[in-house]
Amino acid sequence: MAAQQRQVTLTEVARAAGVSTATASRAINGSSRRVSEDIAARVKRTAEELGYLPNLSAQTVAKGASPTVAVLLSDIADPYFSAIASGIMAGASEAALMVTMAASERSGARELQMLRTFRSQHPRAIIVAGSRDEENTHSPEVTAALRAYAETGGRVVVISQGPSPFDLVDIQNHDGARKLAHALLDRGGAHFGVVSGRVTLHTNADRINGFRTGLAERGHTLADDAIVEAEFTRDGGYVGMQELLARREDLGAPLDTVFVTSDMMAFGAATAIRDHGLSVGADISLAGFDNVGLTQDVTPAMTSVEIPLHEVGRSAVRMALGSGTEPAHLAVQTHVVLRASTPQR
Amino acid sequence: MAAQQRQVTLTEVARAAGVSTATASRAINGSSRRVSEDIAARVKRTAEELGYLPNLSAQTVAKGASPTVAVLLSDIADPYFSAIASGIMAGASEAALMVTMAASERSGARELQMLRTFRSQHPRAIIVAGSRDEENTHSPEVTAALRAYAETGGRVVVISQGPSPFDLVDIQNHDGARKLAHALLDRGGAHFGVVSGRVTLHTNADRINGFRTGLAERGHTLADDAIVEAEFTRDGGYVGMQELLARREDLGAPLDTVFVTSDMMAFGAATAIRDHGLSVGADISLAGFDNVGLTQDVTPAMTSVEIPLHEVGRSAVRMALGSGTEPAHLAVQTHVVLRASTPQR
DNA sequence: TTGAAAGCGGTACCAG
DNA sequence: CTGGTACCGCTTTCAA
Repeated sequence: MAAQQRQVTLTEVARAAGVSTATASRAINGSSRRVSEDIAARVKRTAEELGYLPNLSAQTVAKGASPTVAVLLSDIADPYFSAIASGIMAGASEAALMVTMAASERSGARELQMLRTFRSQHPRAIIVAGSRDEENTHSPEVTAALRAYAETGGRVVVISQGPSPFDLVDIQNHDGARKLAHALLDRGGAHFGVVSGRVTLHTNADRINGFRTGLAERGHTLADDAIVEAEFTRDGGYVGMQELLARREDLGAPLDTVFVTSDMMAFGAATAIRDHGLSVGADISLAGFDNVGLTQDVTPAMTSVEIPLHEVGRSAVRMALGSGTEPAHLAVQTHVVLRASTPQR
Repeated sequence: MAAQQRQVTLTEVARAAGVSTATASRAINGSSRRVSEDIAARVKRTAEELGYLPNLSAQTVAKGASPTVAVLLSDIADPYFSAIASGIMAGASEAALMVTMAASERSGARELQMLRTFRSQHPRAIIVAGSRDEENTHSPEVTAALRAYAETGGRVVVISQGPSPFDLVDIQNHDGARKLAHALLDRGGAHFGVVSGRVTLHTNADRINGFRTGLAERGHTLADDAIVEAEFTRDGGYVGMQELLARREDLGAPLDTVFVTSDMMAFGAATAIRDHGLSVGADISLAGFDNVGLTQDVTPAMTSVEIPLHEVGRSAVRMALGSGTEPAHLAVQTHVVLRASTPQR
């Protein structure tokens, strides 16, 4: 094994090029570039030859901030978050920023812990995308940590959180669900049901309310007992749909169209419908939300509401870099994608 | 907006607690903990009161290495990678490490660029998970960069790359495909086809060869013209399957079972089969690889080969922390999961 | 334009 | 066990 070689430092480059470290610094990472062409060239060349690589930590400690954006989300394995993460990484790459990422796994304690670690890093911005799954807008502790960070000059961008004291990328869940209701009515839906993740989550509440609003605008109503709450997971969707079907049968109430508040849940729900001996589409129209990639590959293809998740991520980074003194606010529009799971009836 | 407050520093804590920075450092981030109970407690308390947060960059520059693992993958939006990433983040969290992540988007130039950035960070380890999609094991430049990093004391862990001069988490693609062939033969498959991503990719080559080996072990063969190459994406699967179906029909050759070398492609392939007027399962048995979560939610549920991706990620981190001087090597077993897309025939 | 030198926030060796 | 201090690698006044 090769001897533990040390990294080449700026000082070494400077000496090799016969200039001061100050000049070398200006030549290589030049801010107020005031170095003569030839010297700059020479320094860069020697840096290249020696294989010099700037020490980011040293730069950070000297400058006070790291060329980094920190991302907190609840679960990167969830396609919803991985799509956002993908956009964030793209945006960061465009802005020559690094990305530090951590998953809270839906644990508040962990979330707080990661936030502390993030703060220790002095990133340019902290992007929080995990809150769709959290009970509260933010726990007071989290808000406090975020605020403390903001007060030391950091930028906080929150994705999908309704009103926020921080920069906000606001996904139009309410409006999307509202438009979905209209579309489903247009397709002949008459007896609606909803399977939702916990309604204490803003996202779910917004989607349900939007859906209800959309129905109401056309003179339809959504019975309270036609809304089933379950876990915000694929399995939750399965269980929730079972429950909904059972309830409707017990009441002898008709049911032809079900809105499930997320695609992941909807996939589970579709399976539940089949296991119940019914057909998705023919018997029960089924629509999800998020328009995850596979909505078009399941059978029947699933109607959903598209959120431009990748763009959401990129926008978040751009906001993080914005210079506005006021917290910015960006409304991200959603739109309905009709597919075979909600045929004309 | 609150005035730009500065972060509390160790020096301030030390002064407030009436001790030297040396002692404060030992008390708070104690390495060779040799501080009296009471003083340590006092220091910690004042740190708490002042809201002190260590400056990670300063620690890094002083110590020479950052408590970080850097992850390079090709596309976090791909469930394959996001599952690995999830495991990595879990492993990192367990080891109190941060995670820096970047996506190469399958661009060699970008990959090299991100590697440079990673090296600038002095992370404890670099984990490369993107290579399944790269043409070569590694481009010489990438290997050189990795080697240079390793020579400065860094640890490199490669996921799924066949022989490697670095630590390796070796996913048993060949063996998995081989076992899949056996399973499909047991289900009565007789006329096989394969839709694959580019065979210049190790992963695809291994899977095809494994499949062929499995068939051969039972006296079956796989015709060369029964293998179609396409893009390693969902759409590639669609196109590839179209091509395969067309070819077989042109030749008047029978086809009852198709192995697609990834689930993503298989989802596209399933749609192609349907668009061709055939039924997945009844007419054509279809199997994928990776056992992505949704394999069980599509209809019919898709037979696949499971890779314990989350564990792969965690293992990668553990290897990264390993102290062995020799490059370590971990074989990760895969196993067949039979579902409705490959019924008994 | 270039160089000297004072930090940036911590760590760790060396005395005491 | 504690404090003094050199130093980690780089940036940035301040002079020259």
